Amino acid sequence: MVNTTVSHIHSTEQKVLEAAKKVFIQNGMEGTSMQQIADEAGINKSLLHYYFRSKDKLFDAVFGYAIQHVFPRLEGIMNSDEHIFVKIERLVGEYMKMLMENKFIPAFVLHELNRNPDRIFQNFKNSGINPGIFVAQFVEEIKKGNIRRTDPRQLIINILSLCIFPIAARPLIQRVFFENNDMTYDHFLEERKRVVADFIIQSIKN
Amino acid sequence: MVNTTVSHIHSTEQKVLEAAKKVFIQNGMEGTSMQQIADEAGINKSLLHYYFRSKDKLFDAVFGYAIQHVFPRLEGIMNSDEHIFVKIERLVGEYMKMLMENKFIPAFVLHELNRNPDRIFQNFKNSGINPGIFVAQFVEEIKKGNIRRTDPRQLIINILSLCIFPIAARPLIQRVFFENNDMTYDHFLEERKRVVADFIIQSIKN
DNA sequence: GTCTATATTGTGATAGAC
DNA sequence: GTCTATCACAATATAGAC
Repeated sequence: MVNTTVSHIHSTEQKVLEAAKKVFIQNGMEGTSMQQIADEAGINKSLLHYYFRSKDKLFDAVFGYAIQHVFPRLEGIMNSDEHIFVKIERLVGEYMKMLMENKFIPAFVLHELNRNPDRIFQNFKNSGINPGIFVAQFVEEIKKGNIRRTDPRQLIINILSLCIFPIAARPLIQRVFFENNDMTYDHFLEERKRVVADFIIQSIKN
Repeated sequence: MVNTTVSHIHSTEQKVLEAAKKVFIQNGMEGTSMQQIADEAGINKSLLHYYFRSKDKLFDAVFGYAIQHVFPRLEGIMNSDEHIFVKIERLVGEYMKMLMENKFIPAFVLHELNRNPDRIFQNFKNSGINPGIFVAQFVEEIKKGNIRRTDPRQLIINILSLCIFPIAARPLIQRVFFENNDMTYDHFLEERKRVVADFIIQSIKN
């Protein structure tokens, strides 16, 4: 859909978008002013309106980007011919990696989701993310007797929960349990990739 | 600490606080105006400042209340003399019940946590919530050989993740998987109490 | 305690010069 | 394309009448 092949070209429009991503995702729609974005981009306020008519439209552009990171397209891993348990391990690892690299996105999406559900649902549908692929593949494995009969929705929610929450609540967890040390918590999350994968696999094993 | 015994008396101050809770928790600090709160309380804007000097102070009062619902005090259940597995089942059930009754609080707290971590951490410390009690009890059970050797931090994060995320992401999950039907999703969450408890117990069983 | 009126600053957005 | 200047309005907060 969107042309990402030229995203490295730092045209003014790109500078605006990058600045908007940074500020919106950290502070939310209402917590962000056009002035902040302009400052971050090192340009004038009016230029924001020149490229993206309104704050709303600029926000939508940012949100479309963010939602891809919270509900990523998993086709690549899911459609490989590896064993289901290997897939889950890779899936959890890749997903947590992505979230760790975009640590403000989970709480941002959850917040905007609660403030404006319909807008966000629309955005989700437009993103091309399709849980049906995962569900179908999962049901197939159940039929083959490879895994225990389980509600795929519970499974999906479990995976998302275990991966997303530790990032969304990071600022508090890190302070409570890890003396607010970034490296220590990063290391803990690295270990956690295996913990979560094992946890999930154990729960669907026959 | 806080006198909650008179919270049913609908003095103007209480009306203000109730209105502020409702509006702040749904829309966040920056997404809320003093006018909205005044309208919700059915009074004048100036009265908000009369009772709570500033928007900041009013927000702190609301946040102190909210954080108790996301990181509740579990002493009651933890200090009973029931079996550890029964405790976990009760704990998960009670916790999810509380979250379901306060469905906007999780995303609210996570958002504010990321916007202003230090302020929120301070608020957390003042709340009297103490994860040490749970950890100590858990370590004791490991020593007694009742459960598998596990990092208690991973366990706590697992429990919080599995309980909080389905509420925080409810507006999207409900639309994607449950045709946006409140009753259907409530029913799913009721079932989920057992799913989560079993999931947790299975993961620490020897 | 509760109101009206107002001060002050910040907001999104547009017009128009260059 | 990029800037300055400005509009119309909303924000938090305070002063003062009752």
